[in-house]
Amino acid sequence: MHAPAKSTDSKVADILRRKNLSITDSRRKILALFVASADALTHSDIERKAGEKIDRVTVYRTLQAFVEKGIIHTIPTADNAILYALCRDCQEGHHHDDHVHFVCSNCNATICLDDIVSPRIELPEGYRAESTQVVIHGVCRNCAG
Amino acid sequence: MHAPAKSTDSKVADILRRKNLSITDSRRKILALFVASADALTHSDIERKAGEKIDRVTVYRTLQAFVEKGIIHTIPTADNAILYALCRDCQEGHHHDDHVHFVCSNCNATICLDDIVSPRIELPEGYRAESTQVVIHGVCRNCAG
DNA sequence: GTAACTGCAAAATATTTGCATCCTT
DNA sequence: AAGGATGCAAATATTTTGCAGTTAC
Repeated sequence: MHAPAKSTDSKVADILRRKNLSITDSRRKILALFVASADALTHSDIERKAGEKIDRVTVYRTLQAFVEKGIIHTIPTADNAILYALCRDCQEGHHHDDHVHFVCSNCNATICLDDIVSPRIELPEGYRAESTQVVIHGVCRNCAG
Repeated sequence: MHAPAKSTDSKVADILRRKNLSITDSRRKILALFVASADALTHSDIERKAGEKIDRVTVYRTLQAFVEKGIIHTIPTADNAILYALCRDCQEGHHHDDHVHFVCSNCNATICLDDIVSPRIELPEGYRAESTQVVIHGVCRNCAG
C-alpha cells in the first residue's frame, strides 16, 4: 500500500491553513480523501472511506465547513444524491461554479471537468443568465476501455 | 380567478389513462398541480398545495409512480432539493432529458425550457457523452420585469 | 370481484442540536 | 489559557414498509 504521500499531507494542511480552519485529524483525513480521489464523494462514501473513527456528526460539520469556506462544492445529480467535490480551480482560490461535471453511467463516478467551460446558451427574451451548470452522463475514460 | 379549466381535468385524466395508471383523486390532484404550474415543484410544495387531504406517504408513492411512468422527471439543483417537473415533450410520449432548466434566483422558480436544446460539448479524449443536462441560474422573465 | 391505491402506524434513515470534553493555537 | 472542534446522546426530519380498509375498473 502506498503510504499517504507527504505532498498530499502538506497540501491538505496548506488548504486548511489558507482557509483559516484549524488543522485537526478529521479534517485532514476527509480533505485528504478529496485530494486523493479524482471523483466526487457522497456523505456515506466519506464515512465509509474514512473508517470507523470519524463520527457521523463530525462528517456533517466538516463538509459544511468546507463548503462554506469554498474548499469543496456540491454537485447536483439526476438521482439527487448529494455529491461533494474539490475542484482544482477552487483550490487556487478563485472559485468558479461554471464547470462541467461528468457522471459515468458505468462506474458511477462523478468527475469535475474543470478545463471545460460551460457554453453560453441562448435564452428566451426576458431571461438573464448568471451561471450555467452542466452535467453530462456517459462513459468515462476508464470504463470506455 | 380562473376556475380549474375542464380541459386541465381531462388532460390529466388522459395522461393517467395513457400511462396505465388508475385515475384516483390523489393522482388527479397532484398531476393537475404540475399541469397548472409552469415551474417545478418539490415534495413539500406538493404537500402544501394539495391541501391537508393528501397523506404524505401517498405523495411519495404518487411521485414515484409518475417518475417511473415518465410523466414527470426529477431536476438536479445546486442546493440539492429534489424538484419534480412535467415537461411538455414528455407528455407527448417521447421523453427526452436533454433540455435546459432555468432556476430564478429571485422568485426561486424552476422552469423547463423545453424549446432549448442542450449544446454539444467537447469532451476530453476517451469520454463518451450520452446525455447532457443544463441548469442555468439567473433571473426569469417575470422577475426581470 | 379483483387488483390496485390510500391512509394510518411504525420502522428505518438521515440530519440537526446541545453539551461536556478534548485538542489546536 | 481560550476558543474551537469532537463525540456522544437525543431531538427532528425524511423516507420506507406493512397492513387493513377503500376505490377504480
